Amino acid sequence: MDNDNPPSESSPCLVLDAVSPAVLGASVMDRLRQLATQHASVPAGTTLYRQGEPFQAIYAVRVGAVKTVVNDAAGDGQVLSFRLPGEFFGLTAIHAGHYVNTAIALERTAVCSLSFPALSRVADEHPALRRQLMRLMSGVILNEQDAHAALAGHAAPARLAFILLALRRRMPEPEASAETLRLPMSRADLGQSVGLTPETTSRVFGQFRRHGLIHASGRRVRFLDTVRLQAMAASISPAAPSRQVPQNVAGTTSANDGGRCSQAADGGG
Amino acid sequence: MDNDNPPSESSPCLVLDAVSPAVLGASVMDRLRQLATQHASVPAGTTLYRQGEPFQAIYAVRVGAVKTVVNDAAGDGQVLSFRLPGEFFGLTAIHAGHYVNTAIALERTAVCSLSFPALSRVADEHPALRRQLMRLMSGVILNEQDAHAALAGHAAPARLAFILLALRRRMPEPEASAETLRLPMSRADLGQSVGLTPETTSRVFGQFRRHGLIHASGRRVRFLDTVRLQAMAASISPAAPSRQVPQNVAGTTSANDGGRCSQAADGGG
DNA sequence: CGGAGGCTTGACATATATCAACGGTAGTGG
DNA sequence: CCACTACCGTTGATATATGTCAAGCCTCCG
Repeated sequence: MDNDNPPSESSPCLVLDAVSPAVLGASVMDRLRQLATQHASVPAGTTLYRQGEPFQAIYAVRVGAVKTVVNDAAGDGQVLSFRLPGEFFGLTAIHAGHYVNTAIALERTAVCSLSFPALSRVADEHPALRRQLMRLMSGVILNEQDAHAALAGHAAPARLAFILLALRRRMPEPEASAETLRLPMSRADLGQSVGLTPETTSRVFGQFRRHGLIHASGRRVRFLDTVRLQAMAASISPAAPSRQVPQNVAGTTSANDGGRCSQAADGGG
Repeated sequence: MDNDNPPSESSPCLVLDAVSPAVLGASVMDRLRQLATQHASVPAGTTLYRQGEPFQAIYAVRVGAVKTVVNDAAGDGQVLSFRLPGEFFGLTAIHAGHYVNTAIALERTAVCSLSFPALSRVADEHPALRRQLMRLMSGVILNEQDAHAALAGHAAPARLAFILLALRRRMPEPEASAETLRLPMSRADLGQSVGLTPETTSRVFGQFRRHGLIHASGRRVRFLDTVRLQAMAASISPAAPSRQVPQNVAGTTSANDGGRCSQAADGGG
């Protein structure tokens, strides 16, 4: 593993700092550093692991972004999720014993891997690390659950609002702030992750623009009216309590241009 | 109240047997039995825990069935997932510290609860239990991922086929067999879990009937052409070693790798 | 026997996918 | 540095699937 250009790596695996600031002791951190393998940064499109390969390590994003996809029966890939700096992926392989999806870098990306057997041994000795791992996995389930709710219960605008807000929340600075977000993925990938075609995705972007919710040019997004966006995405229980914003459904949208902009049809019945 | 006929409760918490047949030693099993609280069976509609309540225990279904729902901003509930006998729920609360969805019994149901602090203590002493728990959680993520793929990438018939096959696979006998399945939930709930209205759900059922895929009367389903159903649901790609998975759409994935067996799952806790 | 809710079906509205074309942008190579 | 080429994003016209509204029947339960 050659070293390309370490951005700001105080720790061997930036991720570990995020996961366990002071929760884990110094000794645990040392052990983790030892078993963490830093991989050289790879260009966009690189496959990190492939569906079906034997499981041996879990991964974390250091810089860049990764998408996980499953190979549809047809051969098309269905985008499942995105992993941003500080987030783990490959966890589903724990159960299956092999990777059940394929991880692909969306841009120039550096990841680190943690040998799972080795990690388990360290965890055997450190209760705090165990707890951390369980919390981690629980959090992944939580995210998936939110996505499920967004997908199952809502129309295109709500879905897009959801994924945009989720990405902004999860993306670290400086790629994201309260007002802006730089998307690491194409419109096609973004939309497909929430079950939309590229065309629909683009059209909804246009809607958002016209309604003054965002200003988007290319992969640069500026949030102009977060409150209304959140109202559209509503239903999603944010994993972050601090982020929780009252359901102030400012939904008094101008019901005009064929647009149902505020709360869309709820699957309801 | 507890006049429920014990199906085969050799263990206080049937679930534990399923989770850990021989993997865990007898001593661990004893510890688990001690900390498991068996709850009396409750009628349909009973709320097991509510979104927002403080987290203290994870649950498992002994008999009956449970749905997890999130309260939409509007107040409507969005059905997230179903829990069948032997499956756990409430796991998402580990991360959040409080329950992030509400669990409701779909029919007369008996559950048991495991105090999470107590469980953690036992796990601290038994590596095998720890592994089992991680596998469990990984399996939950896996199930959610499958659901995500089904929801995001496919039309109504595929979604319904997916959920029907998933339920048949996960439902223990005698409620399910290779050919039959007794659904514990209404059409409305079934459909909503995969983002469909009751009307659409009903129509697709009709389609399936007309095409000779199933015979459904009320909540009783008989599978007449599992192969074609699997073909429709395809999206759930069984992990194949090579990337060239796509066989034919006829779902000849057959018995071996056709489905992921994740034993106990929770999507939403 | 009566009422309530669940299921089904029909007619209609509309959101979204599909097909198609075009313009912009960025990366590539001259 | 410029031109070229892909790809990405956008937009339009059209088809289709699914949600919505509405009504009726059946089943289960009281």
